[in-house]
Amino acid sequence: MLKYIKILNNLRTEITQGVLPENHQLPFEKDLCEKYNVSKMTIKKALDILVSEGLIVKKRGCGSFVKNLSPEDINRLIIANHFRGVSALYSNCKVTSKLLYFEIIPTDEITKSKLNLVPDDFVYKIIRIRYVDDIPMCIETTFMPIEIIPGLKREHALQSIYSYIQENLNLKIQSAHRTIRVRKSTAFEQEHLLLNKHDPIATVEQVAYLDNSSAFEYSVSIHHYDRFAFETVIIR
Amino acid sequence: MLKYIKILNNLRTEITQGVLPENHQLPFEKDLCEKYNVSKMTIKKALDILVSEGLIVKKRGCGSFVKNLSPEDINRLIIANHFRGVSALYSNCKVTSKLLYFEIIPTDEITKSKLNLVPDDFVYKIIRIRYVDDIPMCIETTFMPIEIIPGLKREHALQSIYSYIQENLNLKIQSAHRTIRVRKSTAFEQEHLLLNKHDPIATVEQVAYLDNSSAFEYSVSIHHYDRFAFETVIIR
DNA sequence: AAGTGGTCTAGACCACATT
DNA sequence: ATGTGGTCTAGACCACTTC
Repeated sequence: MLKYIKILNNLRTEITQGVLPENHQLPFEKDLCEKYNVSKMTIKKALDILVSEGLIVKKRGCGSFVKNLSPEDINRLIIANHFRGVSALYSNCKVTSKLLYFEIIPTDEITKSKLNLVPDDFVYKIIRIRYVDDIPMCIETTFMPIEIIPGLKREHALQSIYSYIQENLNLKIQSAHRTIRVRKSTAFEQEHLLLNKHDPIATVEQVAYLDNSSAFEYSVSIHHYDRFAFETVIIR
Repeated sequence: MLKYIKILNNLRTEITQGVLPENHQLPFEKDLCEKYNVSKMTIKKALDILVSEGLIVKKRGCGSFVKNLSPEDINRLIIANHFRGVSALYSNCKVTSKLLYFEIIPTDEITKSKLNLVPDDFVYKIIRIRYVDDIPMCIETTFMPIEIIPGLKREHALQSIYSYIQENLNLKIQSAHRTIRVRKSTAFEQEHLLLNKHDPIATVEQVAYLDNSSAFEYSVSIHHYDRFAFETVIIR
């Protein structure tokens, strides 16, 4: 276990469990160095991650302080700071999928540009409705190049595609770019997400990357408006 | 100018201007150390920021690579990586405001908990419609504690409150927590944002912090659905 | 085996805030 | 004047990838 990860986890636990209460000043970096018997840069790295997670603020000349946040705020922040598929995100709940479509097709213009493909490249096109505890959460349309993700079958789409990528193919997911938008629902969406006519939806367009910089997924998720909230922390 | 900022800006310019084209491998950190005559940690800091901005990927044992992104993608990422008020975000456009409400009121329950106030604390309540090039973009309802932001006047609300905070009060804005949601529009919102009946809206709830860890702003923005998109990069 | 980026150190010096 | 966190260094050692 890396030192800065261990220190980070320790401090995060102290914050979430209230050992370091709201507005409480953290020990000075110098003192944390002594406590953990590490150098200043290692402490700084751990604290900087807590800053990026939105849990603390640092102020030169004064010290570091825990932000005033409710337990719910803290919980939402910790979820927001992790990139996971639906299955992992709701790991405490029953996640199921209805597979509406699973085909291998030639890439179209949009997918080609999002995934940096050439004409005649083939992609999986998968449409799934994702349920959490039997409640429909979203309709996911996913495109993946068959060259990067070989051997994908219907059974994986019914479970977790991300598990297949990470555990069977042993690939590493690095990052994702997301764009969130809003619009009116279509009749198709109303039917599958149990929406009323005129209800709105949120769309999340995502391009996800492996650690070798190749884009392996372009997806669009249509979310039920009442079951969607997106959290983020922005640092200046 | 800090060394890592200078190197960061240099490399970002090379990426956006295509000097380092798509899929191109960046020089090795060792070589960048020589080129800029700095130590390894300084180069690493600059590159790590580019990773967090979503522009490059690093792979141990191989090197660092520019992501395959269109110029539009890159532009959106750079905007997404900055926290700014509406005025600064659309600095190339004409930003105006219609002031619907400007009062000092006792804090209510929600505002009190978001801003960590005590009962009987007073806050500004400001409701504005923000126009970009005369098109209504959003309705902003803003609460700020009078103790932290003294002397705010109607004239500031008609211009940029963030400018007043930074330039007149000389306070430093550190971060913001945002929650994005979706719902149907109300008659009030339809009127002011030029929406049709049944049109949806996006809400952005924000708590913003100064660098001394105090929450100075709680705001809710109601965005026209067609003129709203939110970009983000998520790193594993 | 060689080379990459990742972690960690011990210490110098700086910018900022409080006293 | 003192003490905080921020930057930067030169170098050691490690984990991973490629050859």
